[in-house]
Amino acid sequence: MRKKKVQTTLLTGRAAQGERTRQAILEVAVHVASAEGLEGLTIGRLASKLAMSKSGLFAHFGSKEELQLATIEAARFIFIREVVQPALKVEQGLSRLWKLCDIWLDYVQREVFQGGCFFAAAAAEFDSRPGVVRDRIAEIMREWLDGLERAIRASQAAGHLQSSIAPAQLAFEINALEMGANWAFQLYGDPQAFAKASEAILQRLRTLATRNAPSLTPTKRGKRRAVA
Amino acid sequence: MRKKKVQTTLLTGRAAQGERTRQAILEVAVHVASAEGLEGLTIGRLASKLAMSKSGLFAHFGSKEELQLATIEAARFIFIREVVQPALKVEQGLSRLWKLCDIWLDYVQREVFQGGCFFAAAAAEFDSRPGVVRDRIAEIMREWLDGLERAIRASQAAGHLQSSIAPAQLAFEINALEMGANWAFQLYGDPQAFAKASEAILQRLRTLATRNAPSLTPTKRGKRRAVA
DNA sequence: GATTAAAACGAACGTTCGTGCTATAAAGCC
DNA sequence: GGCTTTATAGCACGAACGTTCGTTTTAATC
Repeated sequence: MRKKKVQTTLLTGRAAQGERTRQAILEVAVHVASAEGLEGLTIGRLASKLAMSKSGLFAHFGSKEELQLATIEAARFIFIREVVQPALKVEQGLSRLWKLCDIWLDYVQREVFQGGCFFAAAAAEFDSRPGVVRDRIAEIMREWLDGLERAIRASQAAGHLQSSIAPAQLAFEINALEMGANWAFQLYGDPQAFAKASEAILQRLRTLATRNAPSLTPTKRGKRRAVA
Repeated sequence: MRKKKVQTTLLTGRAAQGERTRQAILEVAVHVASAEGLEGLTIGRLASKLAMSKSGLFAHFGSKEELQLATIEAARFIFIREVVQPALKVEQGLSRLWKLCDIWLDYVQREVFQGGCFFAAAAAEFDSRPGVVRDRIAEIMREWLDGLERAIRASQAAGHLQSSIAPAQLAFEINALEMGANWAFQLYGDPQAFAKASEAILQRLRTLATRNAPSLTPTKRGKRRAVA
């Protein structure tokens, strides 16, 4: 309840203590949630992991649902920083589309989140649990799919990709292959999953590419991970 | 604890009451678990849904973990009946491989389980939670992937599919596209997800097919579902 | 119909969950 | 330095969790 006021001291511009604590909480929350789920993210365990009291932590959010929503926003922020923004540095067209795919795989492999893709986990957890949390997750995943579609359309406009393929169809396929890699890596710890997804996506893009498309180069992938 | 005795009366051959109740419990459990997760499957709610006492239900399993394992086995049984066995009726080779894919999509669309593919949900939930439950889920999913690989190899042996494609690679791709359809359907209630996955898989199979491969025909898909 | 084993119940245990309420400590401002 | 706001802690709550136990009901066998 009760709206949060802006948490900065106007004169100094420094973030107030409360805001810093809040950020520290969310940084931990994001990792816990990606591994144990947004519901498994309990206030008590989160508090003890941060060496603070349940009620002290709770006061920052007012309800568990608000904590979940804040955690989702924090995860979205990280995702944009780690995946979307780097891809925007590449020139528009097929290169950028491929960069989006490649860096997404890297984002899972690098374990930006402890439990793999935060949103894949959250979507699976909440997909049959109506409410604002589910809605927000769906919205963010739609942002991502729309971004893929936009990159595909741009590639077609640039004459790199055949126009015969429907952008929504290709976006679906790319997303599915990526999530498949995430799934295989999480369940089996198989690092080859990334190579398989990479190969499949590249194969598909090359089939659809035109003569004047830029060449696409896969990243070397080799990092191991123990089967948990 | 303590091994379950065989639950049939020797003379009559009828199943004892206990076994029938157990089956009734698992039938409900399987649907609850696919929608709300194996952890969200609580003994109290399950009992009240079956109009019986917590302790009465609990006695059939001895622990929550045993209940989860039993639920997984029940789901596996249903999956085999609904997906694997029907596909085995089709002649070996590419037709059977495609049948496996097609009927899997149908299995999700028909909502054999309330929350979509039981094992996709279970894998996502337990992928970072070590233990026997996780191990069993991984085992069953490996069974499925191995089955796909076997069908692919058989298609190659029958001369329907090019040998240039690695079976594990193609199995990965098919599985990813299927799980992508499940994901999109669960999160957005989008029935087009099945058509997209179907198109993608067919496109891939046709590209890899040889001249003497049988022709593949997709199933009409149209069933609607409300966005939750 | 009596005997006996299986199955289900009801109540309670100890935990943990999310969420309040109240008091205290710290920080920011005049 | 005193005052006000903000941040955190402490404590308690009701509910739900998995689990145990002793009793009662139900059903199969003689």
